[in-house]
Amino acid sequence: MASDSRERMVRSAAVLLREHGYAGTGFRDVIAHSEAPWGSIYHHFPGGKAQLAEEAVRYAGDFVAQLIEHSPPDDPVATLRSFIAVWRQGLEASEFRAGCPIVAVATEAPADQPALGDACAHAFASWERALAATLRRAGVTPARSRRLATITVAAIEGGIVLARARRSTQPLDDVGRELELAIREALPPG
Amino acid sequence: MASDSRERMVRSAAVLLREHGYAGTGFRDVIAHSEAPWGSIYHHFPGGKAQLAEEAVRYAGDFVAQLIEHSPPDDPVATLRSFIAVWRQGLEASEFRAGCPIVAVATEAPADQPALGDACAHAFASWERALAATLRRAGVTPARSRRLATITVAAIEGGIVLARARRSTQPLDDVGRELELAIREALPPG
DNA sequence: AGCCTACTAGGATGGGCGTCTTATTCAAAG
DNA sequence: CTTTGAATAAGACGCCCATCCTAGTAGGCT
Repeated sequence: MASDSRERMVRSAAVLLREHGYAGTGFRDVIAHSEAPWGSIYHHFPGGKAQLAEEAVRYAGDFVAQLIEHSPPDDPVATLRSFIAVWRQGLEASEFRAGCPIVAVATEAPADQPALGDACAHAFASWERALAATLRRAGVTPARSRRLATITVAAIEGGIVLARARRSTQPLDDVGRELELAIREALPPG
Repeated sequence: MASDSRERMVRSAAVLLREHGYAGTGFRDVIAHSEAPWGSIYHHFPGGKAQLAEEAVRYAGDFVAQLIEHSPPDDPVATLRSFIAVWRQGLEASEFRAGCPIVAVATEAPADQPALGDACAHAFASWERALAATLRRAGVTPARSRRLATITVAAIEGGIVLARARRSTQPLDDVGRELELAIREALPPG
């Protein structure tokens, strides 16, 4: 039977990446936070730190993708709101120290670790696909749905960065309001 | 007379922050890139690495703010386009390795260096102010101008992150297209 | 000329990091 | 009971980093 220490390490890595970034998250921190054993690091993650980060990115990416997919399937505005809400809660709960782990890895990933960047691209793409599907189901054309999904992800991720710097949710709230407007404009009348 | 090595260090730091982030940019890299003398580091920057990064953030922030302010004063769409163009050029010239130095610092800044976060917040705010002023001059209400300026900065910064991960300018292009639509919608008729 | 401040030199230092190694536990399969 | 291999233990190793240090140089001011 597989022990759960491996999964705890991945989860802890995701949590710590949010606050301290890729370079700022050491194995020692992950071990301390997950209460996992030192000796198992290279047993579970022979690829070292990059592999752990890659799995943390996948873990966080899937978590948010499922959040989007489990929203009301035909209400893009409600989906947007729950998408934003999860980030705002994370910001407030951490006093604006926790951002998005995927952004952290995407901006810090060493050039000699292309798999890390690919994992980030995949996570972002899965969110965009899920958001675009909701928009299409609500009657928005496919091309427009894709673009609206992209700006939604981009603006929210950027809004999180702004919110952390300003120590306020206002940028994220403003982003949400404008995104809502744009989505409503794109929906078919009625 | 002040040597120019100090300014070269700041400029090099800004360049290197774009590619390697805060933790990934060491003094050795800055010295090598700027061809500045080792011995002057703590003469010019007694606050150490954090001070150098802070000044690099200010330098980059002012650079972009002036770019915005020197755009056609009454054409928000043209301003948006030149704002995006500068980032897209940086992405393509670096083969998608260079992002925004301020985002790098904002996401990686250690919690015990609040001045770093403040410098980032100030830079973002200066861009938002300049963008909002252009929108107001074009007839958009003040409140809406402020929100549009915020989502513009947020979506472009997020679009840069997405573009780096995907190694394509498409996310940034899509963001620009949707922002342009939103701005046109907000402009008074005529 | 003499001085004084700004600047440069370049290595020492101490700490933190990712990584690797060897030895040990322990539960199940043969 | 024996064997096997996954999981854990604990630390050593070498690297790179920011920081600091004592000297030394250069150039404008009086």
